[in-house]
Amino acid sequence: MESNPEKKPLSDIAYSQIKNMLLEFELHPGSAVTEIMFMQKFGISRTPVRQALQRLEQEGFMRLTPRKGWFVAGVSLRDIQEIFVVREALEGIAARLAAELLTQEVLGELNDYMEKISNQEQTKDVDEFDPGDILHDKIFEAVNNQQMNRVLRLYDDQLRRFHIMACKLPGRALLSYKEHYEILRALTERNGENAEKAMREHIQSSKLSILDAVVNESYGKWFEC
Amino acid sequence: MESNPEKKPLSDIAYSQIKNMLLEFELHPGSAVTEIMFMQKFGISRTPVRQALQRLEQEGFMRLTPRKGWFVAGVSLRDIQEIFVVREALEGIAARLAAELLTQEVLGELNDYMEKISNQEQTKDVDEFDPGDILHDKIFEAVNNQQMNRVLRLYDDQLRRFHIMACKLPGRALLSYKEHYEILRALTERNGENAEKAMREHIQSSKLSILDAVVNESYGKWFEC
DNA sequence: TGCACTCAGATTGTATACAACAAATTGTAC
DNA sequence: GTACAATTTGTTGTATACAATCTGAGTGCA
Repeated sequence: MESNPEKKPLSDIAYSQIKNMLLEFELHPGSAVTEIMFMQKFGISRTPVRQALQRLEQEGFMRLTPRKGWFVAGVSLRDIQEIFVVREALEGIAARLAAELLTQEVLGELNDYMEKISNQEQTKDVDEFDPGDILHDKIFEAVNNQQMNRVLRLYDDQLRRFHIMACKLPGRALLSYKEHYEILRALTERNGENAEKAMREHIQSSKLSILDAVVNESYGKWFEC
Repeated sequence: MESNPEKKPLSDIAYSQIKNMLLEFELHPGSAVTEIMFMQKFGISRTPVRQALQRLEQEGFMRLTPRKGWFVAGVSLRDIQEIFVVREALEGIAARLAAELLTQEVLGELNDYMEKISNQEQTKDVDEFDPGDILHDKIFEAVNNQQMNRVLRLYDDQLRRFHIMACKLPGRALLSYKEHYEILRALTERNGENAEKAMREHIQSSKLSILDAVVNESYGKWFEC
């Protein structure tokens, strides 16, 4: 375990490290791990390791079967479907609210950004992040709802474990662009109803892409059930 | 600590007990507690007590300031507002989905139940639970989304800590009945759009009641900020 | 061979001792 | 009396020892 100048609790460090390992595919869903393993790897005792694992268990990343052991949790297709229902609901209402809350200035920025992306369309490579990320970010920033953000953040991490790259399917980038364009247009018109509708369609569309990726692109091996 | 025939982990028992104390107002928001206190009260060691408290901390019921101590978390007005935005989104979409998923049989039951309530209207006392609870339950049962239920369950517990009785404000019972009637009508007509709309209005209405109760009925003392 | 049983190893569950730190208290000088 | 430093007390943070339980291999017996 590297330096610890700010005296953060060891359990927090262990938590971050293990979560990183999860997000980086260093720990594969379904595989078994032991507390002793992390204890030795990090050079700390079992107590903070256990704390970290228990926290991750509550967040759905690990599973513990009593007196047997720890396992890296997978995500079932059902989980994905359920998560996307929640995302659709929350991001939809966020868009509706943002239509009233976004400042004219930010809307300007977003439109400029969108236009710039549009011009690059032909030449740009698709390896960058989904250009719509910034739109989502600005929406959540405007809505400023911590409870909502907490839920969505968790799901983002869960999904990121499996397919950051779902947006890289053929044709997905362009489609995604169009969807974001629709959202931004509704926002610019301050039309909350349409913003919510467009956002929901966008979420549903990305759900389809991800499910596609899951079943076709052999991500299947990481999934439960 | 009473009997433990099923060998449930002590930490689980501690968790349930402490959470009960929270929901029963035995532990007041803002007050300080110590691990030793629960350790002695339950006759167990610090380890499972700590686990329980850490779990409750993650769920937002307790707060820990490092090297200082544990405090019972309050809920700020902002928290309530935020929670209700999430509830509105989730329960709304649940209603929309339920319009397709509810069986004709359950819809029949609900309509019968609603009618029965309606006839009792004059004589019944309002001390029972919100009659709409069963409607919500049936909706969630039909939607059958564990992720969604997890989030809503948590918020229910959080809010229950403060005002089970918010629905008992003058006039609230009748209003609530009418709102539920609208929801059920839309569901019966299999009109998801209207069901979502009616549910949202219902949630907003109950939010207002609760905020009213909070600021007027001297619940204020338990709130932060 | 097949089956039940025992026992050793591994892993989590719990208890407890000690370390690190914060706050309160006390003692002292002025 | 007040200000300030030293000490004492109380609390959480971490380490570690032991208990409880599960797993699986090996053994004995039919």
